[in-house]
Amino acid sequence: MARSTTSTPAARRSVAPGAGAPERHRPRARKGEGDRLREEILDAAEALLGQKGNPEAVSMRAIAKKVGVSPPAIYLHFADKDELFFECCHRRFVEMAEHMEDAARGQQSALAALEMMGRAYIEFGLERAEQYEVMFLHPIPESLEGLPLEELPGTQALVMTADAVAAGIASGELRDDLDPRATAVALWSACHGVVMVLLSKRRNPSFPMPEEQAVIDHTVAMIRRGLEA
Amino acid sequence: MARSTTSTPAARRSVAPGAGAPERHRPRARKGEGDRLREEILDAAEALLGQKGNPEAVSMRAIAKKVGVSPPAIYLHFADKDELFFECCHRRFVEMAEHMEDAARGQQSALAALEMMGRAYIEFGLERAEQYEVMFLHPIPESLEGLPLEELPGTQALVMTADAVAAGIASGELRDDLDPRATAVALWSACHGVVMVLLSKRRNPSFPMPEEQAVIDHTVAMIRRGLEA
DNA sequence: ACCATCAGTTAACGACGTTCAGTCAAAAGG
DNA sequence: CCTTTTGACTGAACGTCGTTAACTGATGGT
Repeated sequence: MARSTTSTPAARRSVAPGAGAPERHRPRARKGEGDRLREEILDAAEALLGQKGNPEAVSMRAIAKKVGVSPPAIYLHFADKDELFFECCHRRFVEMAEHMEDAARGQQSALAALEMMGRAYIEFGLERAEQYEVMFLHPIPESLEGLPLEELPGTQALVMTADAVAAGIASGELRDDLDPRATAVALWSACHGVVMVLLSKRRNPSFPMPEEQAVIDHTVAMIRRGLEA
Repeated sequence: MARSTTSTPAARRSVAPGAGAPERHRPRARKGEGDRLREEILDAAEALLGQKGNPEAVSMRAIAKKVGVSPPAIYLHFADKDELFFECCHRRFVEMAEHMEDAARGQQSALAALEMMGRAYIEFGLERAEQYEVMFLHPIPESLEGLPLEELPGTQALVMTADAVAAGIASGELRDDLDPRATAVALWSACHGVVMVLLSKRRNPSFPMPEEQAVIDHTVAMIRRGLEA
């Protein structure tokens, strides 16, 4: 019983719970421009993720409704929900590596550069909390198994850190008994821990904890002293 | 979302429909012993969580089937799924604080005690990975809002750490410009980061990374040097 | 023998991710 | 201009999920 064939005016559905801005009757894309919908889906997913906080609270149906399209249309552009949200978050997350590079640029010592990189990492993670959690808490989706790992911002950050550590060791600024790769992972995990702990405090405000900035500063200072020669 | 939360084909392939060991005809409990089912539900949830890896992949129906009871029976003992899994994980997790205390006991220096506590924390988190993630990655369920935070193992570990730091400062073993509370959170978040990073490596094995033990050792050594006077 | 209560059950609701078989207009071919 | 192809999308449905409402039948006190 297709309601579209009837002459009744488009049924104005009251905004159901969950999704906002129905954006009814999106004009169908021209023949070559199928990829326009893809971007619109990513935008809608991002907006809803920002509202709800985590992907499990955002349904494919809500995304479809926000775009003004039927749910199956999404599957013309993404293999499944995991892939959609991975791509959605990856898109905003690629800036992280360059954000770190910007922070490190112009520092005259390797230690200072590492500190700025760490601070930039933490700042970015807290700012893009939803994307951060999708990128680091979920396994990378099976449908993207062939994807090149070295393009992921996480890998880039790790490589940048390892390089900076190696440079610091070479210049005598850092202790020479450090293994650059293991040290880079140790530094990364310390920053990751700060981001996660502060996010969990935000999620769970009754947990008693010092100010965010105090935690960050203490971590940075502690690590700095732990590295220098 | 995370692993096999949805009804994707591969997830259900293993056993016929649902979970294993239907446990046919569970005898109905006598009049006073209603709480026996409660324990059986927790046991079943724990076992299935161990198999599947995360709560979203374990359905209430599967738990009920494993116990040999109908799904709604669970709601006579738990408000909802979140509460069930929180309690399920909390049950195994309360040992953490005493595990840390055991590790610290007998150490003659505050620094050594802190190191052993950190190592014990990381070891415990890696061993009880599923419980760890439920305790620290999910908000505490609304139905348990009145619960005393100071009984949570996370809080206990934090307090223990802060005490050890304060003791170390008092004895002159640690730098005296440290704030015990902020330092304790910094230490906690460093350990948390190591656990999370290593777990994410397990979940995503293609990510290139040094040996687990090397990461742990580098982190511990770095922090140790960062703290001492 | 009665009957309240405990310890469950059956059936159903609405939402979810996803699939399959169409539909319908724009482009290509004649 | 008319047909055919095809790319972009829709409608209906499947099976699963967490959860609720309404009911049932054994247990134990009186």
